[in-house]
Amino acid sequence: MKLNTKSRYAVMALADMSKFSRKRPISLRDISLRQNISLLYLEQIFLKLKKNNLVKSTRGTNGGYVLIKDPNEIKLSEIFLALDEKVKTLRCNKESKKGCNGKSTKCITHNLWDELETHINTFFENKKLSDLIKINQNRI
Amino acid sequence: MKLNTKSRYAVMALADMSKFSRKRPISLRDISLRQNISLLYLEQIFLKLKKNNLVKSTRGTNGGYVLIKDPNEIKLSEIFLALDEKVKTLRCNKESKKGCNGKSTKCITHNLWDELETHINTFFENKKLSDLIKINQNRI
DNA sequence: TCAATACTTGACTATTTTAGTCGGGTATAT
DNA sequence: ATATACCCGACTAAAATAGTCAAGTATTGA
Repeated sequence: MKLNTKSRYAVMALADMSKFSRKRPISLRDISLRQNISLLYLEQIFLKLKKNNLVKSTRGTNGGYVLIKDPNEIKLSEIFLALDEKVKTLRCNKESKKGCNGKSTKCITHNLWDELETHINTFFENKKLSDLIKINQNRI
Repeated sequence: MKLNTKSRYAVMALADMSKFSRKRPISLRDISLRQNISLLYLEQIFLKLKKNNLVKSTRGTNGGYVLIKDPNEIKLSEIFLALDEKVKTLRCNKESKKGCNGKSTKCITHNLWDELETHINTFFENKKLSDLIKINQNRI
């Protein structure tokens, strides 16, 4: 199981914004330099964050992005949702009536993987952006 | 985050063995048919399970595999370990002295991902093969 | 006004990972 | 003998990942 870079960077970038926010917009260039993430890649990520109302943008000189909500209002699950990052442990389609093994009944491991999915999603539900600033005052 | 099929099938196959064990070896062919998993793929998986002392084999007619330990002694974490399936949430090498962002300090999200890794691994540590048989008496 | 800054968008691509298959074994029971 | 079933390394098509590239548009400040 691996976390993809897109969601990892998204959280990183938003954490950076929480930490360095001084009311005015933060440019992706600054985040890129501080967090060592490709600027072009950040652009792609922020378009999604914008579409999902996590940030808003201003163009032009001194432009950039600002968080729409307070860091203690932003759950990690929201960020992951914005990037289409889903926890997938089941072979079958969760919604589907058919079983994971193509049979009519659900497979022997179905409940287990379902439980694992919930376990992980609960973690993301309970973590807020503000949580990782508090314990990281000394980090960039 | 996605669970790969190899580990998913491994757990499925071992659960199948737990359920259908009647003292004598179980052939991969039977597991393949019951669980709807490619036989050739199962062979690959069982080589690893064997190397890691989770199962032992007997060749020839009426041959197959048997579990070495009792299902309530087998943790999911052992199965995953056998297949080299690791939970990877960090960008950086966990062992490395260097930070995730190439800098000397650890990145702002380091603790978070580390915590997530632990969270998931704890799940695998606490689940045993026997756990998924109990709740699935009615499933194949 | 005009150049520089910074966001916007879709398309493209190299690399890696995944999810297997294939071919040719060896050991054992009947 | 022969069929069964494990053994093992090499191979591969397809998908996912981790980005880059090109060509914009909007805004500000000199």
